[in-house]
Parts: sequence; structure tokens; C-alpha cells
Amino acid sequence: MDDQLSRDLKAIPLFAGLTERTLLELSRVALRRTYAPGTLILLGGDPCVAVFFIVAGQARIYRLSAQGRQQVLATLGPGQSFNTAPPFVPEASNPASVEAVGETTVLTLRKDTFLSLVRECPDLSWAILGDFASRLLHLTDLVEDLALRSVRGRLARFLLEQADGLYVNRQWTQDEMAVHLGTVRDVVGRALRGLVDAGLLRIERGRIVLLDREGLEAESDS
Amino acid sequence: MDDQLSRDLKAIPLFAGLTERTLLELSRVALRRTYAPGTLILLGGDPCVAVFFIVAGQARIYRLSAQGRQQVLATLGPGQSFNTAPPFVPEASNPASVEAVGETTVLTLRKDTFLSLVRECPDLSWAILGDFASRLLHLTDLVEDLALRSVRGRLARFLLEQADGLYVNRQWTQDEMAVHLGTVRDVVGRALRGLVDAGLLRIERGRIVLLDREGLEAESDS
DNA sequence: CATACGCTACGACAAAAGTCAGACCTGCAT
DNA sequence: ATGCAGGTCTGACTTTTGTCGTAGCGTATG
Repeated sequence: MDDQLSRDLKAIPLFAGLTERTLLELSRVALRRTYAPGTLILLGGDPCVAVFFIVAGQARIYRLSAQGRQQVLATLGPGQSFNTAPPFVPEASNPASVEAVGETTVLTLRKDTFLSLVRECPDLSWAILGDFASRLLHLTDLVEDLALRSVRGRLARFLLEQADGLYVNRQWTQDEMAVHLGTVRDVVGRALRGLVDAGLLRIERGRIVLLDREGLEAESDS
Repeated sequence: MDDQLSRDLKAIPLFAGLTERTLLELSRVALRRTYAPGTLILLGGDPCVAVFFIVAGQARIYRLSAQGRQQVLATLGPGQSFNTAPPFVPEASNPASVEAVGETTVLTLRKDTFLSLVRECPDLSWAILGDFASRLLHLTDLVEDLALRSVRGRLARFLLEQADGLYVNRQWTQDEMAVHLGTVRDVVGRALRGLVDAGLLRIERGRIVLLDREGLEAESDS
């Protein structure tokens, strides 16, 4: 009956090392939920009650300022998890808000269920250690970006990261880029024009063409 | 003979759950090292070969920009560890540079020794999970600070954090504060004067007096 | 006592970032 | 076709941040 749920559980890489038995138990306590595009899944600052695993769709993890500006911390897809850190820290609350990008399906486990699961399964804690570690490295990079680089530099780096070959195909609106870079749309627009004027890239309908990767890398450290 | 080393090992909270036997093994492979004030312990970007545990003194973890500006990620004291994340991520290099603040003594373990130790000891991996989790939360806060707050706001928050009651006793130079806030001395100076002019604090010889905590908290979100 | 040094204060300036308003373009729904 | 909405381009303007040079002040050192 809960066939679907079991299949979803098996598709989560973090759960790869679990036994059939544990998975079966999990399928009894995990909740499956689907959110419409743009829905708020989790509000930063609220007490932490559960952890989440993405089955389908995408989730945007972000912080909000008092003036309503956003900073995106990550955009996660199927198989990835969020809100897994606070359960390990007593009294911690949700570190950030999360919203569904497209239609998004998640599995959730209550905080204490998750913790006892981790205690019992060495494989799982190993996997989470790897996950946490790479998130730490990623956040450290983000901090350096924000503290030590100009918007123009951050934009150059961002485009290089997003680029698939010479092209950035995905339809990024300037607003989306802005929240990833911790700034506002207008400034992204100016920075983009600046890079175009410098001959480093060209903007076409629906995509951006990187004309000079080396030039962009030079821009990217500052 | 390696009595000192064993005693040092026992003083590291992360190792609290280890058996005598394991500690003994560790005392054979761990290296003890002391650095003079200001010495570079670890260079960011170099391949990761070892993890570190602080026995005495303090270590400043920071990133450097191309222009030589710094951003401090953390200042750690006895019992705390650094460079423990990269071993869990294949190919990862040291995420940041580390230097000794005062005279500082550390224990080091080779990366692979550390990893097999973690694999064998559930207690240890549990402790590291907690450590990583709180670092993640801390870094997330830092990102929000840098992305969404002005220097003045960050300074207000910083002072509130550092304050012991109404006083910030430690002798922070403006330069030190600047590298914690991701900016430069001059700007910290201006921001400080601004807060003084607003009547929120007073600067005395060797310490700062917070006159209006609520006012500072109001300043701190922006 | 003189000097050197580290830290701070201050003003002037330049660059970067944020804010605002108006106009345009496109696709879509009425 | 009309109107609307979302996204973009543009320029003007303000504020914030970073940079520079100079000067003051205290402590430590000779």
C-alpha cells in the first residue's frame, strides 16, 4: 500500500546504507507531502520539528532581511535534504526559510525519529557527515564571496559556475541572480552590462554566451 | 613517556567517548606542535593532509582576498578543532587559512587516520555531527550578516554578542573588529563614531560601554 | 627625555552599491 | 485588438563603503 513511499525512500542517497527492515519502519513514520510552486515549506526562526528530503521538484533555501531582501543559500533538488543540521544542536530553530520552486514533493521525519535513526545507523551518520562537510565548504566559499568580492566579481563567478560549456542556458531572471548574489535586480543589471561592455559575454534571447572565460575568471577575484 | 600527549588527548571534548585503548593508539600517531604568535598554521587552498585540535592558545580561521583583505570565520580556543570538514569530501583542500593568535599548541592527526577513527567510533562521529551542525548554523548567520546587513548593523550585533553585561571588556582594536566584520579599519571607526553620536554607546579607555541595548538591537537589523 | 610604534581621529575623495521613476518589450488573457 | 503582467533597459540620484594622507595620542623602549 505504501509502495510509493518505500520507493521514494530508496531513492534518497542518504538512506542507501539502510536495511530493508529499517526502511520498512521508516515508511511507517515518514510523511509524504507535495507543495504547490512558490509555497513556503519552512519558516526560518521557527522551532525545528522535522527534517526534509526532496523526492521531486526543487526547493530554495534562503534568508530574509528585515527590509525583505533575500539571500539564497542553496537550491536543492531530488535526493537532497534540508533542515538536517538543527536537530543536532539543542534548542536550535530552523536556520532558514524554504520554499518550493516548482511543484515539489518531500518526505519528512520528525526530529527525534531522525536523531534516533542516525544513532542506530553508522552508514547514515557517515553519509550525513559527508553532506555536512560539503555544505560547510560551500558556505565558506559563499562567505568569502560576500565579504571580499564585489557584485561584479560575484556575478562573474556565478556565471562561470552556471555555464554549461560556453552557454548559460537556464533562463535566469535578473531577480533570481540577485537573490543568489545577495543584492538587488538593478545592480545585477548594471554588472551584466558592465561585463558585456568589457566584451566578456554576450546576451542573447534566453541565454548568455561567455565570450572570454579567462577574462571572467580575472574579474571574478574582485 | 608520552604522558603529556595522553593528557592532552583526554582534554579534547570530541574524544570524550573513546576507550583507553583507542586513546593509547592515538597517542602513538598524534603529533603535538606549538606555534609562535602570529605563525601560519595552515594555508587555505593547499591540499588537506591533516586535522587539528587545539590544546592551548587560540587560532584564527580566516579567508584572504586577492587584495589582501581578510574575513575571519571563527576564532577557536582549547578543545576545539579545525580543518575537520575537508577529509570527508574527496579532493577537498583546506577551506581557509589558520594562524596562531597567541602561543598555540595543537595536536594533529593525518587525514586518513582521522577518517578511520571516525568510522570506528560512533561516539566520535556523533560528536562531530554536533560540531558540524553548530558550525553550519553559525556560518548561515554570518552569511546573512554579510549579505543583508550594513557595516553599522553588523557592528551593533557584534558588540551585543561580545558584550559581557553592559561592557565589552576585551581590547578589540578596530582592525580586529574589521576583519571579523569583513570590512576595513576606517569604516569600523566611522560606524563606531556613528553609534556614539546616536547615544547608543560610549567609548572609554580599554572598553566600550553599551548605553542602550535596545537601540543597538534596533540598529542591528540593517 | 626622545623616539618609535601601534592605534586612532579626521577630512577629502572615489568607487560601489542601493533607490527610484519612466519607458520598452514580450507573451498572454480578456 | 486591447490591456495587463512580468521582465528588462535606462539614467539620475543618494547612500554606503572603500581608499588615502595627515595628524594626534598613548605606551613602550632605548
